Amino acid sequence: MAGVFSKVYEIVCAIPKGKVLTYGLISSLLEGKLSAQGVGWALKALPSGDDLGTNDSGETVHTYSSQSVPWHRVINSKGMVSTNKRPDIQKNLQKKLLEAEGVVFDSEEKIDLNKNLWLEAGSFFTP
DNA sequence: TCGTTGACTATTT
DNA sequence: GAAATAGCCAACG
Repeated sequence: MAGVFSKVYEIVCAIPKGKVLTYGLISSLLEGKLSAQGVGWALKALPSGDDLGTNDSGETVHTYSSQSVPWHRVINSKGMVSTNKRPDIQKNLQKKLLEAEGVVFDSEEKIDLNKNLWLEAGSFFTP
């Protein structure tokens, strides 16, 4: 199992409602364990959503999915949703989910990082 | 095993 | 300021 991936999911799951994190920030929280590109990979590797439960060995495992992981709260450094380059994902979905949590988009569909960035992430994940 | 690719970022033109 | 370049790391063929 990809431990670093689970770490990414752990962080993403801990993002409070109405807050967002950037790939680079998550990479910083991992302290070199994974690069920003690796964070993107971790989110890309998320199952569609119904892959919860057990593995082949029959043991219950924490399988993260797009339902249990708020992937929509992860954006790039420019404050824009990164689903533009992924046609298989509806970009309106991410915007809709974020707006439902109180995240404000500007006219260019960008997020105000100064207001919505999760600033407490560093202190929360630093032992 | 090697080479390519990507939901990225930071630096340089 | 926008566009190209380099560094990054895990998955896939």
